[in-house]
Amino acid sequence: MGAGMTTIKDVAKAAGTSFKTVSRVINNDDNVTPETRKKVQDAIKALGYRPNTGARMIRSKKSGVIGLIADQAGMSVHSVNLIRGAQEEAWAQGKFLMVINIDDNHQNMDAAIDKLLERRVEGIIYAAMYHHAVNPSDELRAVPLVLANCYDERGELPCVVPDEYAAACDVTRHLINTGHRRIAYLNLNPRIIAGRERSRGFLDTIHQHPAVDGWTEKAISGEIGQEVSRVDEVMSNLLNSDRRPDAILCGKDEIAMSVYFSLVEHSLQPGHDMAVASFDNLEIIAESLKPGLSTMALPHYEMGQWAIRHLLSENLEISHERLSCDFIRRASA
Amino acid sequence: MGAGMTTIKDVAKAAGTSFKTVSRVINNDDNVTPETRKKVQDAIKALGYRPNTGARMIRSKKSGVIGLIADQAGMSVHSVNLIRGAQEEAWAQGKFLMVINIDDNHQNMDAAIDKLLERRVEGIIYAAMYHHAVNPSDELRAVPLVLANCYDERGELPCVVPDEYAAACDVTRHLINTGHRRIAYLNLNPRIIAGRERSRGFLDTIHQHPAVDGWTEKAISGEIGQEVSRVDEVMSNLLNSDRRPDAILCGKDEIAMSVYFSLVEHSLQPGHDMAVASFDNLEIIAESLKPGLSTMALPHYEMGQWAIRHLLSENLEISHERLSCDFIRRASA
DNA sequence: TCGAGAAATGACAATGTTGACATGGGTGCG
DNA sequence: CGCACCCATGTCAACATTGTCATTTCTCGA
Repeated sequence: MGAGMTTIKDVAKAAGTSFKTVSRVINNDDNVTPETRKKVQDAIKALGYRPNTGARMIRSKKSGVIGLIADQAGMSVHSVNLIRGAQEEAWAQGKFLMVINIDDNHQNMDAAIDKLLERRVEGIIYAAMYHHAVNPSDELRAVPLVLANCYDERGELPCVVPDEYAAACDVTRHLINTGHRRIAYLNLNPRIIAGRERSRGFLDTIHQHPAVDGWTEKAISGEIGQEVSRVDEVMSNLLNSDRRPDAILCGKDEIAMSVYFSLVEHSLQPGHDMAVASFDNLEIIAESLKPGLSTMALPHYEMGQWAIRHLLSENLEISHERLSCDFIRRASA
Repeated sequence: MGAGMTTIKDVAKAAGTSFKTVSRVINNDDNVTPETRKKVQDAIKALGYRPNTGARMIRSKKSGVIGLIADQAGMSVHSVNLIRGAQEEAWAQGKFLMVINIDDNHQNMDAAIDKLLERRVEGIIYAAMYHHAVNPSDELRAVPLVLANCYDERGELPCVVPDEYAAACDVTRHLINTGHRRIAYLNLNPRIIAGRERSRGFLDTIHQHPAVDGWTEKAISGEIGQEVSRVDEVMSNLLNSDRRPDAILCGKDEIAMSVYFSLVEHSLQPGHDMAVASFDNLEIIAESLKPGLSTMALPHYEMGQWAIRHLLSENLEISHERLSCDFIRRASA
C-alpha cells in the first residue's frame, strides 16, 4: 500500500490492453468485448486493484458523498434511526454518507462544514436530535441542504419532520375507540414543539368526542436540559382523586415508565386496570416494560430516508414534509 | 460549484502570486512572507476557495480518513458511544471517521470493505455491538485493523474490550463493603462473554468473603436474539423464600428495571429495602428509574478512543487491551 | 470482394494538487 | 566590493483517473 498501490496502468499491462480499456471495464462501459472484459477483470482480481477515489473525483467532479451533520446528541438513542435511514438509502443509491457530530455548543460546527465541503459532498443533511427550529449558517447553503427533524425559521429550506399533531390525534382516537372515557395526558415541556403539538392534537380530538372527558397535566417542570419529572406527584393526585382517569397518555416513554411504577405502587396493573399509551417507541423501554408499552413510533428512519431521496432527486422545490407516525400497539392500550 | 469551483490557480491569479505559493499558504509552509500570506488568505476568503481533497489525496497519498465498520446494531443504544469516542479522537488528530453499518446477516460486508479501501482509508476499526469473538475476513487486513468490543479467535489482531471480570469484582465488592451479606446475581445468557465473565467475577469475589452468601440465578433463557426474561419468576421465588437476599446484582440494566417492578409489586422499595446494582449504564433506564440505578458503565467511549489512538500510533504490537469499567453510583446501591 | 458504418480500442489532454528543483534578490561577512 | 548563503517564490513534472477524439477492427449488404 502507500508506495506500491496498484494502478489502472498496472492492470492494463497485466491484461495486455491500454489503460483506457481498463477504465471502461471498471466503469461498466458497454463497448468492451466479453473476452477483453474477462481478461481485465482477471487482472484486476489477480493484482487486487481498487480504483482510486481521489483521482476519480478530480476528473468526474463527483465525490459520491453526502454529508450528515448530527446536532448534539444526534447520536442519542432518539435519532440513531435517522442516521441509519439516511445511510441505507444513500447506500442503495450508490452514495456514501459521511456523518459528523456536532457537540453541544456547536463550536466545531464551522470546522465540520469546512471538512465536508473540502470533500466536495454533493449535499448536506442537517439532522436535529429533537424536533425544533434551527437557523443554519449560510456556509451550509453552498451545496443542496435538507433539514431533518427540524425546520428553518425563514422557511427557505426543504425539511422533513414528524407529524406530531396527527400522531397525537391518532393515539387519542385509539384510546377512545377502545372504550376509554376519562383520559389524562401527561404533557412534555410545552417549550418544545412536540409538547405543544401533541397536546394540541390530544385536546382537539377530545373535543370532537363530547362523551369523552380529557385533560392535560404538567408532567415536566424546569428548563430544557434541566427538566424535573412531576409524574409521581401528578399520578398520586390522579389516582387519589374522584376524577380518576381510565387511560393515561404520556408525552414520552420515560414518562410512561414512571406511570407504570406509580400504578404498580397503587396495586394497579398497567394495561388492565388502566390503559397507558405514549410517544417515541424507545424500544429498550417499550419492550422491557410489562406489559409491553403501546406507543407512537417517530418516523426517524423514514426522515433519514426522505432527506436523502429529496437531496438526490434534485427537486429544488422547498417542501416542508410531515411524515406520519406509526402506532406500535403492544399490550398496555 | 461543479463547473465553476474555484481552484488554487484562481486564487493565485487573484492574489498575484504563483499557484505554488497558494499551496504553501494552505499547507502552513513556513517560507512565506507575512504580506504574501495575507494577500493569499484574503483572496481565498474572497473567492470562497476550498482545497480539493481528491487532488490532495492523489499527490500526498494520504486520505485522512479512518473507516469504522459497525456490526449489526452497531448503532444501537449500547455502542453509540464507541463511535462517538472514535469520532472525537479521530477529529482531534486531524482525521476523519467514516462509519459503515453492517446489517444483521453481514451481506453488505464485502461491499463495505471495498468502498472503504477504494477511499484509501488509513486504517479500519471493526466495532462489535456486544463483546464477542469475530473472525474478520482477510480483505480487511489490507490496512491496519483494530478490533473494538470484540477480539479475533486467532489472537492475531490488536483489540480493545471491556474488562468484564474486573467490573464484576468491583461491583460485588461494593455491595459487600456497603454491608450486604446475601447477594443474588441475576445472570445473562452464559453463551455471551459478558454473561460468563460477570458471573465468574461475582463468584470469585463472593468466595473471597466467607461471611458473605452469594449465588447466581438464571434470569434469561433461550437463544441469543430469542431471549426470554425469567426475572419475574426468579424474583418471586427469591422474595418468597426464606433465603431472601439483601442485594440483587443484575446482568444488565433491563433486568434491573424488571427487578424494580418486582420489588414494588411486593411493596419493597429499591435501594432502601433491597439494594440493586447492575451493568451497562444505559442512561435512559438508569436515570429514569427511581431511585437512580447504580450500575457499571462500560467503557464504550474509551474503547473508540483507544482504537483510534492505537491505529494512529503505528504501534504494530498486537495488544489485547482490557479497559476498566466505571461504577456509576446512584441511589440504588 | 469491397465499402460503409458500427463497434472496439487506443492516444493524449485535462483535472487540482504537491514534490523536486530552479531562480532571484537580499543579507552578512571577509 | 564581492562572494556565499538563505529565504521567498516560481517552474514543471507527477499523481491516477476520465473525457475527447482518433484509429483500428469487425460486420453486413451490394
